[in-house]
Amino acid sequence: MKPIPNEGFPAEDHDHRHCTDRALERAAAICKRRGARLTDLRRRVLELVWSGHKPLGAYDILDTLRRERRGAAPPTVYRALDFLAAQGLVHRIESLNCFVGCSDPELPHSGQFLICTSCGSVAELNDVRIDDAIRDSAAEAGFTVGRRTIEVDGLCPHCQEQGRGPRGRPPHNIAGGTPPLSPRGPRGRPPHNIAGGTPPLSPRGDGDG
Amino acid sequence: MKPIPNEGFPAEDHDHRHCTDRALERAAAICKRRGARLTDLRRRVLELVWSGHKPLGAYDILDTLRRERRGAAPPTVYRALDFLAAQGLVHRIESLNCFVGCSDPELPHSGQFLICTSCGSVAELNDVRIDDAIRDSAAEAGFTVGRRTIEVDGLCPHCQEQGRGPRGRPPHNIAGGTPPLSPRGPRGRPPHNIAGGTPPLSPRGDGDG
DNA sequence: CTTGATACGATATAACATAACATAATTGGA
DNA sequence: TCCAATTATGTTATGTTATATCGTATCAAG
Ligand SMILES: [Zn+2]
Ligand SMILES: [Zn+2]
Ligand SMILES: [Zn+2]
Ligand SMILES: [Zn+2]
Repeated sequence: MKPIPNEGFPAEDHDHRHCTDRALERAAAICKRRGARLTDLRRRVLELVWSGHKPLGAYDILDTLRRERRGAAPPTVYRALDFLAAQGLVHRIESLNCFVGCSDPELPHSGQFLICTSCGSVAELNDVRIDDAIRDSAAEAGFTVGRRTIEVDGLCPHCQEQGRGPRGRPPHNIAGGTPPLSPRGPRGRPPHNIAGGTPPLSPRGDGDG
Repeated sequence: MKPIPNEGFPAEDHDHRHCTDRALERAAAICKRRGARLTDLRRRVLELVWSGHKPLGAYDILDTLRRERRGAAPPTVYRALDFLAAQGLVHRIESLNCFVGCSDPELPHSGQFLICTSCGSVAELNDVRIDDAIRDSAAEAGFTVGRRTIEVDGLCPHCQEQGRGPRGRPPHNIAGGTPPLSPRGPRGRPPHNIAGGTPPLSPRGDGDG
């Protein structure tokens, strides 16, 4: 029972109140230190974002908020999320149009996310090796790197154990053509080539799906 | 004057008709080989997506299409884009809600994109080192990788030369807190730590902004 | 020419996000 | 304490992106 899943997926039976409580405490400390105003509304929105490890849409938050405050409207939520994101307390998941709590808000960073397509839970990585690979590759194209959007779909450990497959499509599932990454291919393949020449809808990589 | 910018940003004065022509030829060949029907509509949408190296929104495409066909409507465009993406001929850029032509449609792959925040142009990387880093990092969390969304904001070589800064915000620019990647930090930093403890809105990395 | 499958037309609505301006709460100083 | 500036929130309206549904047309095969 890991209380604070800073990296990786939390155990299914973990005590999630610890996650929420700690997130709120850290947020309060961070805002106080910076002179930023963590108002009741913003605090409540952060708490809702932290109601699980699955990302929440702005309108999901709004639905709850409407039951608690008269006059809650889309700007209410978006402004709060704006503040929280500016403080590094939440991240937006672009591929889902959703928001998750940041697992390490003390450090400024773009997020790197693992998104389980079976249970919907999300883990944050922030692995410097990924940033390094991106920076190096971008540098070869003469590109100076700013914000990174790194969102990886797949299966979390729990869902793999239970042999669960993907449940429901991601939004705007325009695109069938992406093969999964194989566990480890032989080094020295030509750059750019990821898998064989199989047609897009086949789930086959070069050894594992 | 590189005719086919398979990787990196094309020269500003390149003959873009070559890009478009080649994309359409390859698309025709691919679809023919697969028995997929590249209809006039789909071909035209692909051509519009390839009207530049900047991503195009579905409703941008629709605007043009409406002038050419009676009865064009959102589903017209989305269905065509759906088909093109399933065939690997276009990619969706999640962080922009836009679409770009794929620079290498013969190979199934998730895209990796460099997005210039100054001129708006996009280059596709597909660097196996990035996929490797992601797979390795994900494996440590017990995660099996499927589709990757890799979108990197920054400045392309042309805009760096001209000292242009970012022009306009990306959509839903919720988030101020992402520091740029420095050109190369010392190896051996603790995992997860990307930059110092500076507050989110500061543009400072550890050596370069 | 029929049949089954695929593609497209047409209408409606869902889902996500922001603009603009009014009012309220907070803060810091007179 | 009171005022003025600033920041936060309320309120209404609208913009933008994406999908559902159902009918019609086109196509390929037998
Ligand atoms: Zn938890
Ligand atoms: Zn984070
Ligand atoms: Zn071109
Ligand atoms: Zn591509």
